[in-house]
Amino acid sequence: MASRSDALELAVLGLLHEAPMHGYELRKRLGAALGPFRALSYGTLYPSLRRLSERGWITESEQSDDAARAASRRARIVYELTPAGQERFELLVRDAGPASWEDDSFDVRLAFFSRTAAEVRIRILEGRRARLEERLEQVSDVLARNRERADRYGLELQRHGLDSVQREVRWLNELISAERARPNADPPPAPHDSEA
Amino acid sequence: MASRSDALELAVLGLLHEAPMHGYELRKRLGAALGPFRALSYGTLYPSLRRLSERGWITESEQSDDAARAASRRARIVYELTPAGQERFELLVRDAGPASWEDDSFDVRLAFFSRTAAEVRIRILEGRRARLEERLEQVSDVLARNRERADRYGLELQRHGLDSVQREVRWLNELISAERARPNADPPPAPHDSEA
DNA sequence: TTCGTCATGTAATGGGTTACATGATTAC
DNA sequence: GTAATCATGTAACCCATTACATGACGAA
Repeated sequence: MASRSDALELAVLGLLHEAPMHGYELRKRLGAALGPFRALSYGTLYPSLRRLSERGWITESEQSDDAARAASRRARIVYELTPAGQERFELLVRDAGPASWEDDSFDVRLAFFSRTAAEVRIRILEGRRARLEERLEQVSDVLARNRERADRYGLELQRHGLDSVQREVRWLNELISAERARPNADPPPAPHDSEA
Repeated sequence: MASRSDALELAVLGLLHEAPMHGYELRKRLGAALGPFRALSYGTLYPSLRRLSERGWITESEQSDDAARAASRRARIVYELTPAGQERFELLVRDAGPASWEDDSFDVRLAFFSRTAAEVRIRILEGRRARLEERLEQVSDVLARNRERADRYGLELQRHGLDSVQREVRWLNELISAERARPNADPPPAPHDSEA
């Protein structure tokens, strides 16, 4: 349903799947992965972490043992994936439903493609491509109907929009070809050090 | 502040500046101008029209006179710009503040460039370009720092993002050159038929 | 007669942004 | 000493999406 918050959930779970982390760093990594613009605020991140914790997918533990404290600046809250959280992540990453190729989630899904099964990768890429081609069709319809009405700037705007979508389609084609070229490359879950 | 709703306000005022309209058509025109995807819902549009009406910028009048009713399907509510609303639109369209070149508003501003003064047009285009160049810098920073960590898909994602931004910068360069080439072309307000 | 489009709304829900509040540590 | 960065949160406000509710008209 709420695909924007689903995407955030996946992103957080995915990053914690690599290593335990505290909130501040989580936010930086999120920014680095999805583009530094579109940074989410703490007002979004912390409540979201709280929710994940309530559902039992992550644990919050105050980093207070000596070794850590010696090197650290301040008591930080380290979030760690629980086994249930790992399962949840693997469930999310296995899904290739329509939501996965919408604007809100596609980037995040791609960012975790290394942890995604090969067939799922292809289905998502193809779903995304189909979605964009649908868009292309709609835009040309509108363009055809508005030919007289539109002014110079409106046309320019739509031309550029069309162009961007076409380029994304071509980019997807390349990614899909690359996937097909090596249908193997289905890496193991790569669990982090502390098992259990 | 709320740049997304500011953009909606400008768009509605701008369309009504061309001709009085009812809600349903307003929505279609909005979709046609800004891309058929990103259509806004009635749950957004109607409350927004209500707000504009409360502030005295538009009037709602039930289309119920005979001539209209004969041709029409059902009593529709036609929204019309008030003189205060015209002033408001002209005020908004004169503004070239930082908000005008953010993602949320830039498209809408461009869509009404025909009603925008030539200097304002150039300032907005240049502001937008500067904004994107800032982005470019941030992305390359991140890219430089993540060179080892990133996997194939993350890199691909960022490459494509970078590429899109660079293309938009080039597109803006063309628009700016075109503006400079004919610094005249500052059309009159073009008021609609009924001169209140 | 049934489906698609025209047409107008309301209510609930969710959640994102912004501003606020606090304070430690590091680099200049 | 002071500015920037590290670090964690809360509260209020706004508003967008979604689902719901209703109904007329035109075409197949």
